[in-house]
Amino acid sequence: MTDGQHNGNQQQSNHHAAPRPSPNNDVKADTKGITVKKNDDIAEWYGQVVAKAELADYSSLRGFIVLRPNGYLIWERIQNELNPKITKIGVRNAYFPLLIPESFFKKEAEHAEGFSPEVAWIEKHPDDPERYAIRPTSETIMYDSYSRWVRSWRDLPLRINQWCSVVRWETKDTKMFIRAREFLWQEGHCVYETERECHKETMKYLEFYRQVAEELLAVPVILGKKTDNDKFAGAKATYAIESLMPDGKSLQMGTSHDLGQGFAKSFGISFLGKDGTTQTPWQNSWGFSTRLIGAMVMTHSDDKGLVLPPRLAKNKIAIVPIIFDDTKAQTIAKAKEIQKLLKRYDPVLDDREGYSAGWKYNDHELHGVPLRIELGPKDIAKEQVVLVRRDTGEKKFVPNAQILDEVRHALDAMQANLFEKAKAFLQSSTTEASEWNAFIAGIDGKKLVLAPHCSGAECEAEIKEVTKGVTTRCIPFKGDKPAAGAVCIRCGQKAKYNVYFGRAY
RNA sequence: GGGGAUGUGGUCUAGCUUGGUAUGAUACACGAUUGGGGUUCGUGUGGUCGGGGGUUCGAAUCCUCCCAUCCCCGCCA
Repeated sequence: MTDGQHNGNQQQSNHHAAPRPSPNNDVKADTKGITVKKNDDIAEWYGQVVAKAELADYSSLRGFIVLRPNGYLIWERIQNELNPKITKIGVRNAYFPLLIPESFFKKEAEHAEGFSPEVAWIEKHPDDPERYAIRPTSETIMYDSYSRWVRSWRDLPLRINQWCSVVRWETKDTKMFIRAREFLWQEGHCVYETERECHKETMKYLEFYRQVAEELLAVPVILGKKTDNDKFAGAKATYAIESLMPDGKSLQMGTSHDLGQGFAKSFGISFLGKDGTTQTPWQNSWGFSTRLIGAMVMTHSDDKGLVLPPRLAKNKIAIVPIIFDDTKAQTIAKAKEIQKLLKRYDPVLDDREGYSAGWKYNDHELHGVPLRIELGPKDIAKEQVVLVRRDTGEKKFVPNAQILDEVRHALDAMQANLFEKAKAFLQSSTTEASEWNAFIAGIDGKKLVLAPHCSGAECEAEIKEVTKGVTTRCIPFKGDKPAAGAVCIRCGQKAKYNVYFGRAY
């Protein structure tokens, strides 16, 4: 922040300059509000929402972002949602080294190849035997330890998760929360005695992800399996939750990998079974990142700024007293009383001086506070407050006696409404196609298109090439079977499964 | 990696063609005013014009080298 002279201001200016339409657009260029509409320029809009809600900021370090307290708080709430779910089934949190010796990478060939373009290496110190990488993911460093920890069937299942950050250097196009060179995530890594148990839990973690996305973030997702092209480097199969952003691009929000026995073999993890024989265990790994926050912001927010699902908001209510000189003391006193009444919702009492009420409304809207309570002399006289919902803007006059009930109801309704609205969008933006023209029409209509595919990797790559970026997103769990006689939309060969296609972040 | 552009207070920006040490807005600080949807006014803080070199009496402006960043293509969860 202090050294913003060079890098900092350029990051910012470029951010604003990117979609610059004309030199003198007469928008209120640097007032605090959002100066573009979500529908007009979603990239610029998104950046402003994130920046002005003070969730995150660009740093002077290229490709790296800063999670500000407001944004980090959301991450903590996500942690608090997932941790109880996973600990309940036996996962324990731990922490492994940031650096990974080069030799570890090479142990699993596919894994090494898949990650090599984006690994950041530490310059080799003369005293060190080899170079070290900053982890892009921790399979290798963790499984090296696992190989020493797992001896007997009694040591299984081994379930460990870590909350940390990873670095992937390939990403040049930084978008706050969505893509950066370093991001916070969790990665769970489990080892099992049987393939069946391993697969079952792989799916269990994916289900946890769905719950976090839908129940906490109010972002509806599609569950599916990645195609072989797209699966995690070194995995047997990758399962994912995918959401659809308002601009029609899909976003991978979490993955759970069934690793099979590949890593176990590469890292020498084995155990003595009940029968006394040496056996190779089965593994999975699963992760989601702060990208979840980006998906949430993009899904719900509007032209006035951030919209937070109530469950995610710390301060669920902003109380704005309408102050006049002659009634000031009385109004503030009443506002404090209401603040106390609602303290379980952690309301903020906005008694800042020098700002008009309207200014404060905008400020809280920008920051995504779910509910606003306006309280002025007129309300006090009528023994009521004005309750305003952030998502709908609906104003309601609520008698004092009903405040608690109405607030509770409004918060629940808002959480549900955000999810339903997003779900309706997802459904209306999803379509099916059985042949190429319909497929292209769907894609051009910014939809997620479910279409039969041959499963060929070259064919898949060709589609990406021809359409300039349309990729397979996932094979859905429901509706993955093509109709009898269905053929691949691209090559015309017999279709193996139905797969979602779309553009992606 | 290939191509195109840009760099002026914290942020955005005028000035560059035709050289004379910088414009406006916003933000920030203080004071007043105002207060039911971004109140108004005043005062003030803040700039080695990305960096080095050159031309010139004089460079934000002209020349040159360097640096940084962004956009398009490529690559990428």
